[in-house]
Amino acid sequence: MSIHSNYGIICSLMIAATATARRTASREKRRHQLIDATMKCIARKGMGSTTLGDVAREAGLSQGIVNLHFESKDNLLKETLASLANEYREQFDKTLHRSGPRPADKLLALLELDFRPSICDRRKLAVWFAFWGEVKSRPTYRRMCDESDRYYDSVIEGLCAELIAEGKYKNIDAMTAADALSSMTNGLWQACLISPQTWDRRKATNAVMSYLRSVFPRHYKQ
Amino acid sequence: MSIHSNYGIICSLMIAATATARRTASREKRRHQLIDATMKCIARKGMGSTTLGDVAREAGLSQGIVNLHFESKDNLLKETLASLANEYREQFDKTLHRSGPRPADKLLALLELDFRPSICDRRKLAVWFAFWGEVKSRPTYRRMCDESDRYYDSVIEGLCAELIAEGKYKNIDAMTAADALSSMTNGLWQACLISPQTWDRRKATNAVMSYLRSVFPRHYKQ
DNA sequence: CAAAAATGAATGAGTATTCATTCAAATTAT
DNA sequence: ATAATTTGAATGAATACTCATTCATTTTTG
Repeated sequence: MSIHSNYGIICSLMIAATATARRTASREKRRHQLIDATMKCIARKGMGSTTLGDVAREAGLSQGIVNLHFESKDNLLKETLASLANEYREQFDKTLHRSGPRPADKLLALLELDFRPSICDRRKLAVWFAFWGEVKSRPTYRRMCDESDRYYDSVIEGLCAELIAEGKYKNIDAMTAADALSSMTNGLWQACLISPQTWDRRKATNAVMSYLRSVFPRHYKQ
Repeated sequence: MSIHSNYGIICSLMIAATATARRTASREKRRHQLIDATMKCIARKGMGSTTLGDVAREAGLSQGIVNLHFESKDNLLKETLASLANEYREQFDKTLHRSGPRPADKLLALLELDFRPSICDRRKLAVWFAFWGEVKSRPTYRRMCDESDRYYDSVIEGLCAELIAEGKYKNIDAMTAADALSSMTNGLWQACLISPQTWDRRKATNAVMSYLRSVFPRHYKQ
């Protein structure tokens, strides 16, 4: 995303400035460009009907370009999922480390992150769901998603455990609370994807907050 | 493959069932059979790689059979989603009307329904997610899912409203509670699909119950 | 110039759809 | 009842088309 908009800007600047647009880009740039095009195509046409021709056209490049940089369509898709997952993880970790210092603030920041425009965006959600829809038949996708999920769950669970200790909450254990929060996020993304007229980021945030308030009332007031 | 092996299979099924071997079945029976085969194929191979040949083979019938009964692959998929949605709705309505009489019992029954084996089954979840994964690019799928969701949400919200009135709960409104519950269910299905080793139906039910207990403590004890 | 990057036409495997034909079952006639 | 006729479900080979992949050629870079 940022990479791509930057790329576009840089390109136009170069064209304007030097009148010699680079026709060849570094390997990493091209790969990002192609992955970005792939996501756009998946969001617009669906994973099953996205062809390598579509991706190349979306990227403004030629037919054979994907095989040149990714060897196969299968590989392109795997790398696309990896890129999507990486991007989320970077934001997650950045949020985790920059927020705080209290666990209540960290937890809140992480949950709010999930409904920030850069993440809770229908185009991007469509891509996530496209991959989740293939999870049963593609063990690799499942493994990749599972691995990330476990990491996030463990962080959330740790934060919940701290809140429970701090607030001396009874009747709730950290794992259950973390499970509920993580699954609520996923379910709310689904709602944003399927019912955009009924759901928006604010409403989704509300639903999560209501859970936080009722389970950790001493940390999240009102 | 040949007429004879198909004939043999169908014969034995029919003989067992009706004692009258038939090579031809009623239109509705065949359609159901084909939809069932479609779901099996989607769960096993994914939506994108499921071919009409796969479906026909899975059903033990011949190549052209799907177009004969459904005109097109597109139509077969739409009808498959419709069938899946219908099946859920029937169970939902049955549960709604048979449980009770108190709203707390009805709500609990509806939430437990979502994690009963017949519904929270990885094969079936895979099919749901396959369709959700195409929602952005297929307006029809989106509309179908959206329509159902609204109905379920409205029922759940009604029940929450009754609980809130009965229990004089403050700090929670029916819509927020219903939103949280519905989205949690969807998120938990995702967890069951992606992390079957970590998640099972019992754990998922737990997560939902924890929310119920913390939001409606006077109705769901302990 | 050599190496790397990119092109885009050609290939061929695969697949949705069509349709002439077969055949079991139901209907009608004898 | 038996035979003749009609029906329409089912088949599966043939068709037309799409698309991933390859590669000879061209363009760009250093």
